Amino acid sequence: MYALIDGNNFYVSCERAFRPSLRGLPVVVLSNNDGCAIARSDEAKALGIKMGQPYFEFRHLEETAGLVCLSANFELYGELSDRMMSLAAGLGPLQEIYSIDESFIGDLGGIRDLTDRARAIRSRIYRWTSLLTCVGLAPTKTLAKLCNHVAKDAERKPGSYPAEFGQVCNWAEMTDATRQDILRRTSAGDVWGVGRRIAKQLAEQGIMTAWDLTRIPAIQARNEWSVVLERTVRELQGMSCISLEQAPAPKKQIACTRSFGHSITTLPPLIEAVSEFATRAAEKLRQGQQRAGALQVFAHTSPFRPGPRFYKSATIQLQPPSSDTKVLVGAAVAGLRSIYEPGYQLAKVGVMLLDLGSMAVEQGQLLFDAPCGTRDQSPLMEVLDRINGRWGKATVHVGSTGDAEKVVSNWRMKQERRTPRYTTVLAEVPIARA
DNA sequence: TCTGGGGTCCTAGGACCC
DNA sequence: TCTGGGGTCCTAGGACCC
Repeated sequence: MYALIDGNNFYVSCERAFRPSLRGLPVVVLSNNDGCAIARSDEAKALGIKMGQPYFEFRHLEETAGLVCLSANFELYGELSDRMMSLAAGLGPLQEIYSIDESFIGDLGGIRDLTDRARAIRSRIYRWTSLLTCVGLAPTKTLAKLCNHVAKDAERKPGSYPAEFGQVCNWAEMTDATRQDILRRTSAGDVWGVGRRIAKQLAEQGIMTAWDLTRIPAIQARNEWSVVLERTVRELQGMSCISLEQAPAPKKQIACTRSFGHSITTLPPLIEAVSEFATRAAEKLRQGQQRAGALQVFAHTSPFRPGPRFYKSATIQLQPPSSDTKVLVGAAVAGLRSIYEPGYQLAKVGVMLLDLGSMAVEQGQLLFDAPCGTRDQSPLMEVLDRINGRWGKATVHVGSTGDAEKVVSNWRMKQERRTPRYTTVLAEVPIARA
């Protein structure tokens, strides 16, 4: 048996935990640059605001409907998530943290009064964090997700599902007739693993509900769609195909990307952005004790606006693999210079680290294989991580251009935006090396 | 005027090899 | 000029998730 414990309208709930006056009001949390909605309270959903909808399309509701729009505060959400996860872990022996607001609990087979326990955990989470959650219990992860969906809708959309399944929904306690009823009430597109495209293709063949989906032979699901859909079908039929992942798998890639508030046409601000992203990606890399074998940098124009399109990327091999901020920033800037062309209204740039390998293995190899002088300067990076961990992001950072004047002007631009306690240029990056 | 960010997995097709 | 079959590896793109 699996449980899926999931926070309701998570980011909004986090904001409300610290500002109880927001309860009962329509609230939306906005993405970076206040671009679009990434979380909505039930009241905001009732106003018709869609997930991912651009802010400018519903901003008028602030005046006409008392809508409250907040800029995202991911640090706050991360901390509340940690607390919620450690409380959720009390439900059973194994936990997989699936996303910032969801965790699967596994190996629940031997636990008596599971539904009652789930209710108790729910109320404990609420008492200690002010976060509302719903729990789905079932023999497969896909069914646990489905039961979680039922638990949410039964409560907030009266009539959608039987009210008894509100908040906590346990598949094991249902009769076959009830299970069939639940599956028939659930549209195929609401099943975990079925997105918009596949849902449309299924509908063209008359497969509209989760129940219809369970009726497809698994082989047909594989032949006409993919092994992914086959797995989903089997899981809906009660056969567990997706196992619990307790230890997070080592990352395969790390990305840092951002849209600009206003489009950019010149090189210097792009260099600054890309340097910042490479720096942050490098920090994530070192946190996971990894090195990157390649770095990709991209820049593109907005897909929503007319005008000439630009969508280019460059991949730079890192030989030897590295987790050194100076090396990664150098590679990112060199890559950016190689693709940059003036005359485009660029909306977004990003840095991705690829071919990640574990530090331990790499170091083992390096000890024997690497010529002298090719090892990371990890002591320097360690100091940098510690200082920034203690005093805040980018207290000390790497200068990103070879031109000292530009370093100074970048520094001045930063000064205007915020006041760092110390800013130290650790090194100028020799671009040629990257 | 204004449209998120960060991931994973699968598949098809091309290049290359024997 | 004509011409096989099978395998691997890599990459780009599509689809999905939150």
